[in-house]
Amino acid sequence: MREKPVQKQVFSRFLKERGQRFTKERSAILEKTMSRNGHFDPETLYIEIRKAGAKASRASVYRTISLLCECGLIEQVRKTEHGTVYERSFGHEHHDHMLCIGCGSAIEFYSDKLERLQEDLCRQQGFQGTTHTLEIRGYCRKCQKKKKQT
Amino acid sequence: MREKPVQKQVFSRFLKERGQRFTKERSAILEKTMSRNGHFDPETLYIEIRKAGAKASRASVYRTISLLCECGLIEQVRKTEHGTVYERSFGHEHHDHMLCIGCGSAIEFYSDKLERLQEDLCRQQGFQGTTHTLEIRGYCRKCQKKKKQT
DNA sequence: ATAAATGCAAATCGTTTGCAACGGA
DNA sequence: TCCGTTGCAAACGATTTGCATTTAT
Repeated sequence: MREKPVQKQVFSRFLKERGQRFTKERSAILEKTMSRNGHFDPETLYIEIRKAGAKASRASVYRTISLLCECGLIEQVRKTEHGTVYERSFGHEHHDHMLCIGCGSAIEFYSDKLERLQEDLCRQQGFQGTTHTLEIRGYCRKCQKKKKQT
Repeated sequence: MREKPVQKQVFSRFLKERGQRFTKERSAILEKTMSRNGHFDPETLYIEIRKAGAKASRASVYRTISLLCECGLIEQVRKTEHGTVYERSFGHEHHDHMLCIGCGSAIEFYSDKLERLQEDLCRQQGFQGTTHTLEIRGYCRKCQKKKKQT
């Protein structure tokens, strides 16, 4: 089963349109970015790229992340004390997060009810909502068990 | 109508318990913090304090903000590219935010329906939620009008 | 008197940028 | 060849910290 180079096409097309180049560094960064399913931050990505033997400087990682955001392949999730967290964007599906305080893992979820409720709330306040972020913090199943054992 | 020194009592009691001191710098910072109704960041607070003629260094502002968070008088709202945003905490009332992209103003709101829906969603995922943050971005009434005029 | 708090300036940390060398088109 | 891109190191902005001095208790 060969890897699908959809994102590569998207990215290189995006670059070409702006008269920019699809270099091997950008390719390597894109690849690592897309191979991750969860969330990531620039530093971690950089380290993984180095481990994988590819060459790309921190500067290029940061610069490429900006580009990937602009072309919509990844999105900024939030800023933490350790840096900015990004995630691969899956089409146009919006989703929210449950974030485990214990192990840092993230559960993605989507609720139509939630979306509609928010529209109602905006209407009530005369606010024209365009996007939102909901983050629920707490304990995932695993970490709940760990707590009980203690 | 005299100012109510409730927070001063809370803070000085908190400090005393930990063998720490209620200095004039801390008092000045607390006061400015509590006089603000909306959101604020350390730098803005620092500048306002200086304007008001009180003396307190940036370092003290940061150190005091930490203390105020620990004792629960203020809370961290979010991190932005320009710094961390805090807000005075009003008792234990939880609320969420609508944030205007146009003018930066924030609307606070609370919805019981929303709280209950989140509990449901957590239950569905086997997640034990403890806190959450919901931020809806868009345009406030004023900025909607401005957009139309253009 | 004593230990804690202050202000300053230097240090950190994540991120950005200027610039000379490099490399796709 | 002609620009865009790279890596490096220096520059940045927000926040923290070491230290000598000041101050609350």
